[in-house]
Amino acid sequence: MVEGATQSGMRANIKDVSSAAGVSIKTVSRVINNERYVRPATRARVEAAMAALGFRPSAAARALAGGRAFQIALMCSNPGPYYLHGLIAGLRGRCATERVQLVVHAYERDADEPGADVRSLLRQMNPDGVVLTPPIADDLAVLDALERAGTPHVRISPGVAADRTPAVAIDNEAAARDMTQALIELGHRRIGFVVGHRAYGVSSHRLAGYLDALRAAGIALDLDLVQQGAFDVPSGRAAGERLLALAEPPTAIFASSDDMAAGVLAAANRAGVAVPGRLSVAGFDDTPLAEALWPPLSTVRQPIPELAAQAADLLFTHAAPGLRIIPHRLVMRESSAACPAA
Amino acid sequence: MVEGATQSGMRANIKDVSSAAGVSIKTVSRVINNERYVRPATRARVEAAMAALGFRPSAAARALAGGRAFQIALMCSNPGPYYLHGLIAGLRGRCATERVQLVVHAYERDADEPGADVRSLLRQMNPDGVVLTPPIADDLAVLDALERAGTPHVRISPGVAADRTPAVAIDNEAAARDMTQALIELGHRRIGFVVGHRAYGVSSHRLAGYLDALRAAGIALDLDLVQQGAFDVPSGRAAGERLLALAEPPTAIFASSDDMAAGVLAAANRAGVAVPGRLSVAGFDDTPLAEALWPPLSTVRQPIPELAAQAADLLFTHAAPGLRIIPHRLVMRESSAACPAA
DNA sequence: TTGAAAGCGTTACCAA
DNA sequence: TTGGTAACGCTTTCAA
Repeated sequence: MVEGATQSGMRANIKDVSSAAGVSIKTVSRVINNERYVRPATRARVEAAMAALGFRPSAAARALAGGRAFQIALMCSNPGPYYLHGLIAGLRGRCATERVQLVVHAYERDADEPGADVRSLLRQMNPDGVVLTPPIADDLAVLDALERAGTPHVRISPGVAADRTPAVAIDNEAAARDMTQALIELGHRRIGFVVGHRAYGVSSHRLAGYLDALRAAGIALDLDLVQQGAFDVPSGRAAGERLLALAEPPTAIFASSDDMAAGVLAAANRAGVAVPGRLSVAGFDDTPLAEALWPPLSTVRQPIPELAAQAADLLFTHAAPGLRIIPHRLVMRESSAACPAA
Repeated sequence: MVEGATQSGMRANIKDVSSAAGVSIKTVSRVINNERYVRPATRARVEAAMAALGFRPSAAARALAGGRAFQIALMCSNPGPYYLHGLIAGLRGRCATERVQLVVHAYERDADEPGADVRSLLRQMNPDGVVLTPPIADDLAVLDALERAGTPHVRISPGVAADRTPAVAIDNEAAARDMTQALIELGHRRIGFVVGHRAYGVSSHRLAGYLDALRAAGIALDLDLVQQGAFDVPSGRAAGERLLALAEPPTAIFASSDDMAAGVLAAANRAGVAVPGRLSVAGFDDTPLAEALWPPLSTVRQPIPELAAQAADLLFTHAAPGLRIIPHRLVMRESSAACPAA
């Protein structure tokens, strides 16, 4: 029994299958990869042998020989729960049909040079595709490396050079403008704004939309009403506390992410400010939070799973560069409908 | 220039490095793997060559030759946002220090045989370790396969055979008992319970804790108060609606996950039932929801990131089988403190 | 439609 | 402390 390892313990390999089926290993390979030019009868015989031996081709060997990793990488940094979940949910369907695994690489956003870490990973694993989220989506060195390596890549919510690669996003500026305008139409004049993390392009896009809507409505800008956040609950809470402590506090606060909006609600709760009643709160993102919260939160709905699914599609179809805009929509709720200032 | 590919485009390989450094490839391999028996001077020379060439060892080749994949797999099914996020957050630190990537495999819980999918993946990628979450954590066929392959694996919240592998969990039964008892001490007598997804062992553990506390308090069991859920918001909402529609509705509802609790809140909101006031709501899990929700939700705090971090530790230290209990704690809030029935 | 043999880029065994 | 050289399990090129 020098032959293969048809016995119990060891994994069967392609050679075991080939001898069991009485064909060459190349033919087995053809069956594995669903190539043409295999007689149905031969194919059936090979498949039977594979099943009998419980054979699964080694991903490592295929990767080495074939140059395909059978994996794509999702690069993200400190993602919030709903964001991360939405991304993975949006990607997994396509990954399954393409028979590719998903490697989630959470790089350290505040590292010296986050791009270096990501580039290093890319050279080692040489993935079949990469999905980039902010802020690494805007790292030119990473994009260069990907291009040189010929690795397909897609960016979600790019902040710069949107035409350089395939990309998907909502129109963040328009979305923030819409929400701000909706709050204004409800009668609000003093609207606080919580800015997202500095490293993200979308943060300034959203701020721009807010400023734009104020300007259009002829409302003078009060910079005290604009507070820095970092896309997470604690920073939103801190920003909310600063806003509520103002001599003339806002009647509405628009936090440019739902996590920050949740923080604002917590701050209001803590300060004994009634929501709704004395304060309206609006957020930004696609989370069940808005659904679950009571009082409800108005929110800009950004369908992350759809963005991710579209990104997967662009990746596997080797789509042309260019930004695809996914529609957003406003979800206005009672908290804003009952304007404290009105 | 037959030699290697020191030129621009192509990736440098171990051979390029060895000739650049004037050593054998085996020595380069030693440096890569941080083995002993390399003179510091030699090591330095090799490292310089690697840096100059921008060399990164191919993960595929290392995997094939070395039998290590440099990846671990996280197996989970339809995880909620906070759960998924907590798992990944808890695992990533250790993955980074161990220089291992994380493959997230979301299998289909309701597939014909979810275990088959998972087993197939395992044979193909042959990971260095596997973290299993319910319900696949209780799939004996998967555990057998893992054992045969000699792949280290850790289970989170196992439902059966807890001593068979290294595992981590909170004491779900005790936790549910504690929460139920706390509600009883607040004066509640009619306490609704929303059961988790059927396929999860923890669902029955939590139900057992609830029943236990009722029995200890001498409260007769009313099965109308026990409603099936599925660990998500919609099912919680539906269960909440059924409970609130009872002729004699409960004064408190303990949903055995926070997502379901959020659904209960939504149901109460919809039905015009004041929380707190006419209803207290308690949940189960570690989410900022409890923090953000207003009215606040009492909750059993299950620190998922800590469970995951502990799991990673067990994985990489090849720990002995056995269940490690992580302490839970109750977070009681106003909604329960103000007992409607009192 | 099938097969033989040459890689792919490492690690591992055994010598030196 | 170092270096040959055979695996590792597959894909691919070229013949047949």
